[in-house]
Amino acid sequence: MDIAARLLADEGPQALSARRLATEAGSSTMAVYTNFGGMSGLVRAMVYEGFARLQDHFSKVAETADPVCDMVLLGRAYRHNALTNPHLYAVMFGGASLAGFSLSAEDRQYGRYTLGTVVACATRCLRAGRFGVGDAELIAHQLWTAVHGLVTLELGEYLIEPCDAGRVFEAQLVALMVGAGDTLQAATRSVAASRTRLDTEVRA
Amino acid sequence: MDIAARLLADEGPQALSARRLATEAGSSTMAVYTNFGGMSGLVRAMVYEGFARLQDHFSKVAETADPVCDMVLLGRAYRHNALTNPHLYAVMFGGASLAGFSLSAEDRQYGRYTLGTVVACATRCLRAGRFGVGDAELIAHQLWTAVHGLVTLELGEYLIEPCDAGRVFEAQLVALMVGAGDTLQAATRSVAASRTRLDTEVRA
DNA sequence: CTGGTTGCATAACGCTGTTATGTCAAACAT
DNA sequence: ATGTTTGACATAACAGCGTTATGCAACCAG
Repeated sequence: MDIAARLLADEGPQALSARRLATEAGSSTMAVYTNFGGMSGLVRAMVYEGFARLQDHFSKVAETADPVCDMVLLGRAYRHNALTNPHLYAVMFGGASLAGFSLSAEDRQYGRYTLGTVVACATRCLRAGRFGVGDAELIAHQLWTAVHGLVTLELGEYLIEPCDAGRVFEAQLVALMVGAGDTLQAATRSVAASRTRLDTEVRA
Repeated sequence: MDIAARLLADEGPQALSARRLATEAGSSTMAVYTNFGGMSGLVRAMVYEGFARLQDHFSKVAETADPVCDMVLLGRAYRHNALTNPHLYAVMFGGASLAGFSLSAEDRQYGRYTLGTVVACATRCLRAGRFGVGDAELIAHQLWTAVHGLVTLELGEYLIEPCDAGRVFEAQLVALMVGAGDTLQAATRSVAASRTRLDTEVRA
């Protein structure tokens, strides 16, 4: 698993082959089959590892008196996790289809479990009156899809000057909070406040 | 090209192999190299075809007196195009990495060219006073990344009940317009009005 | 000590993209 | 009209991929 993670992180998805893994581990390709039941099983294990790392990032975000600031920080943590493990993120969401392998329905369900943190935060935003009336789970999905899209295009190097990923991301954070019901002033303040928290809380 | 497009659409990315293509075309694999310089060239040609189809969808959206309604319709057209050509869309944005092939920087630039339609519409929304002060190109990028993320997760079957893709999409359209500066009432009206236009203008 | 089970090395099969070689036909020049 | 040259394509091979059948060797139970 460690070797597979290192190969994926250092050299990308195409380096994650049974033969390469066997050579690197000093064994034969059969080890992959006895331990993971094939490459699909190994990739599945990697994906689970990826969601665990995402959950780790989320768990670093504290609950403060400003739930919108917390929510924005969750978004920043999401992007930070993706940029820290770009190849792993690509595998998690099909950005790299390794040998036609695709996740099962329950694997996808497992991934969506990490959304629970976002749903909880959305609930707090609603209760604080910062978001307009709405479904916390629906709002969480809207934020997720939006940030996921930005991160995906950023990793694919589609976002370049003058609309680089960082600029679009900052503007999007404000727009998403306003779209959820917050005022422009309050959202701008919370987004700004979350900027420093990324270093102190998440990156720490 | 026609055979490649049909193979990709009917059987997905893994069916798009040089040998399969040669068998289907009644020739040898060398034809791929003389005509496209390899599989990379063929995939590149497919991607260009994909962006052309996206542009076709965009061109069907008329400019009306309600620019926000037009903008929402562009979003619907974008999603409609992706759902009509799911495998092609996956290849366009790296959702299916065929043999480690990746687009060049200028290929990505070509893809971004289709954003011009969205930028123009954003400019009209700004001039009409429906969007708050802002950069039309930046707004276009925000809308693009958001809709792209939703479509990507929808094609990956990550969006299931009760937050299915359709429901998240409708809510997101309103939120994005509000996030860009429109009022909730006006945005809701324009989103509702665009719903019927999808059938009459885009699907036609 | 013996019998069974488990883990992995070896080798092979079918698949992939790619390429060197050869052949043949079309196009061009004289 | 004829000789030449260029180009496209078929054939076959190479390296790599995931996967699997076979066999050996180590461990564990009785």
